[in-house]
Amino acid sequence: MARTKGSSGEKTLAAIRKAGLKLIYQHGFEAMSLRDLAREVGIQQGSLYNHIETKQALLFDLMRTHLENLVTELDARLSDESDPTARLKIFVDFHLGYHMERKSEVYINNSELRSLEPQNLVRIKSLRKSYEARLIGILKAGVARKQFKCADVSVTAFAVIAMLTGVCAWYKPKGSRSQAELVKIHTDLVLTGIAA
Amino acid sequence: MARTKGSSGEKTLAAIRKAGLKLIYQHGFEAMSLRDLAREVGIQQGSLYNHIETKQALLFDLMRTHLENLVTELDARLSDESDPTARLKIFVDFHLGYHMERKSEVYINNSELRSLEPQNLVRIKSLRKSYEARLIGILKAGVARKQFKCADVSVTAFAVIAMLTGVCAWYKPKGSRSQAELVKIHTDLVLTGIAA
Amino acid sequence: MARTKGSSGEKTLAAIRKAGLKLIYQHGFEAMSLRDLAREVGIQQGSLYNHIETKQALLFDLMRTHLENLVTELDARLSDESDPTARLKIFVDFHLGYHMERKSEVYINNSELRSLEPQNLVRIKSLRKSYEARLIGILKAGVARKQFKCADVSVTAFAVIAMLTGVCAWYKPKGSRSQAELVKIHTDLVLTGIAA
Amino acid sequence: MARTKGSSGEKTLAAIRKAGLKLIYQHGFEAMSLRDLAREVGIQQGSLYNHIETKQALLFDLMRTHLENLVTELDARLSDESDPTARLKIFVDFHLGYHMERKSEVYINNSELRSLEPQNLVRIKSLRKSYEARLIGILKAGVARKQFKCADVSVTAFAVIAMLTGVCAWYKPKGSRSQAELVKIHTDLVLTGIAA
DNA sequence: CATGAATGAGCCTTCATTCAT
DNA sequence: CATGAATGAAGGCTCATTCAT
Repeated sequence: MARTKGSSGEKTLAAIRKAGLKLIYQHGFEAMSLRDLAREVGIQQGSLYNHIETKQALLFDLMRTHLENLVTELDARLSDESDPTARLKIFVDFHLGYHMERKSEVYINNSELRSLEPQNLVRIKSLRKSYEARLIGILKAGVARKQFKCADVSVTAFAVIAMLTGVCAWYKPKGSRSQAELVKIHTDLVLTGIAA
Repeated sequence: MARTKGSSGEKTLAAIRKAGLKLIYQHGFEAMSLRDLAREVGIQQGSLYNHIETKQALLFDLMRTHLENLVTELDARLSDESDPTARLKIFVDFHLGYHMERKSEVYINNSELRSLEPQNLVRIKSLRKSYEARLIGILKAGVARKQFKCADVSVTAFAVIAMLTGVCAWYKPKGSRSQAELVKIHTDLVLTGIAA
Repeated sequence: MARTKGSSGEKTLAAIRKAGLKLIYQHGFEAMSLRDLAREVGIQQGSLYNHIETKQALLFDLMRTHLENLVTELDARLSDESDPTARLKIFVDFHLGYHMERKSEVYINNSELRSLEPQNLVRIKSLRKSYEARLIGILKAGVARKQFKCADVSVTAFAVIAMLTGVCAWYKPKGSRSQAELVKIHTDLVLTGIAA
Repeated sequence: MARTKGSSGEKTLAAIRKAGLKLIYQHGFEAMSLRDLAREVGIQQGSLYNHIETKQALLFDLMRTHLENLVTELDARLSDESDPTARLKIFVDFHLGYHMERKSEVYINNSELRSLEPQNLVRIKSLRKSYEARLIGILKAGVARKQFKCADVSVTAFAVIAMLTGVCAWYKPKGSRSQAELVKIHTDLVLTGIAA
């Protein structure tokens, strides 16, 4: 009989991905050694290669998975709404919530682009673009319906994403501001900033 | 070999700092080797140590110098103005202009905090805080005079800085938007976002 | 490359220890490079670290092992005899014989104390002391039974050990004096020197 | 006018020799860096070369000077006495006293033979031999006059020197045994050991 | 004489990766 | 699948020595 689903191999891979996320977040990709990764997982260094192809492939996989999930989830949230202002609120709410709960993934996706090999970089940049395109689309629709006023929708979209993502750099679950408060503050900032 | 004709300590140190800035920006601190750095400067690897104490000390020095200059320059720009709205415009203008012309320094100061040794990290964080304090002060004064409306001046300050600094990640001197246009767009975004 | 055919951890470690003994004896610990050590063993420099923790740990291990064996062997030789004079003869015979056949170990244990890190030094000194304690015990017993006359048993013990160990500095298996002759000469010197 | 005797240059050289003695004693010749030496003397590294030729030349000079003084002083002490037993007492007394006050020199002369370049080693060994020859001569004369009984005068001479020199390894000026006591103990040990 | 900037070889150690077992 | 021993390149840093200033 063949290996069953959820076999030891799959569990090990999941453990490797989890440990990789943690260690890259803590030390950076270059500074994370596979020695450390193997120790964290509780296996020998050589055994890693039964589950990953190379260190670079692990990085790419972590980044790609995060971005794919991000786009998929966003689309699910937006699917029932067509009004630009409502869609923008959903975007801000979703972006903040999703990123605040995934600080490691976000950090890696923002800081380790430089560690990607050229062809992996191309693929990741394309995924990022498709996420940004959602926000640009929302802004364009809002401007068309005279709900928003934007000098340049692309520039504004980048500014908004930078601002929202910036929160993750300092947000702590047990800090003085709750996630809900932060969502409100930033939703206001964005909506006021581009109010028609 | 001894000192080569015309060599001089100060010139060499300046060359090391310049090359360090470039290489850390390109590859990251961990990934920059002193072999590469020496080659870029045109000296032997060991000769670096006539000018820097360690690789870590070089990183710290580059970050510290940038932050100190940043604060000094900002204070000079603000010194003649007391109106909060005018001061905020100066801040946005200065921050964008200064950062766009120093992409390497900015990138390093944002990405390589994790590469700092604990006691160096403390000192850099304190310098960053003193820069942020300028913006927080401006916002507070503006709120007091009912020029601005902010749910939380600290959170707003971080959001503004994140947004403005984000521009540096994609701005290119020869891109489709001039620096002046970007300053205008972002000044509007900020002022509208916190308009009373 | 992976493990080469027929390679085995234990064999490699033994080869490293043997080569280490030889090279430290020839050049001193500081002057022995791990490059040389690896070349002597026939592996890559980095492969050493599959078997030793650090260069320092290798030194400590070589010294500790020698001293532990020394004490164990001596105790075995002395175990059947209780008369002080007979025990002293056994000591001289054993010390000379054991040391003459292990010139490298002896040399290292005497010359490289200064290369030990503080906490390793403490442990080695304690092992040395436990060996010296055997001779001091013999002398004390002999003095108690009026077989020996010693102004100071500790000082005498150190003097005897220094004298005997000194032989190793010049003894050569094929020299003009056989090991047996040297044992006789020194046994006489010692016994006469402390005769009651 | 020319540089006067006791000029700054000579003082610096003396300081270098003194610091060299101290640092080689503390860390060993290989482990002593010229950086450390220069710092100890209070000059720059490069300036050392105005006073010494090379690191090796400094080592050789320190060893040679010590051995030459040793022989000269011993001869002075022995010059008025012709009786072998009295001469042997003088030897033991002188050897212990001179060595106890020059622990650094003694240590270096015994431990750093291996650091000498071949032709320097030859010269140092020859100086050592001429010192040992004094003791061998005394023993031979004593045997001829039936004052001593030695199976082998050379072996005995080495044993005696090893024993006496060994004291320096543990003697401390403020320890529990005074220098005078140690001289007495060892003189007795030697004289009894070879008593006719 | 002293300085300090340079050399080039060398140091111990860690790295990602491979593969016989 | 896991292990552990191996590879070869590279890492940051120190060394004794030289010589223009």
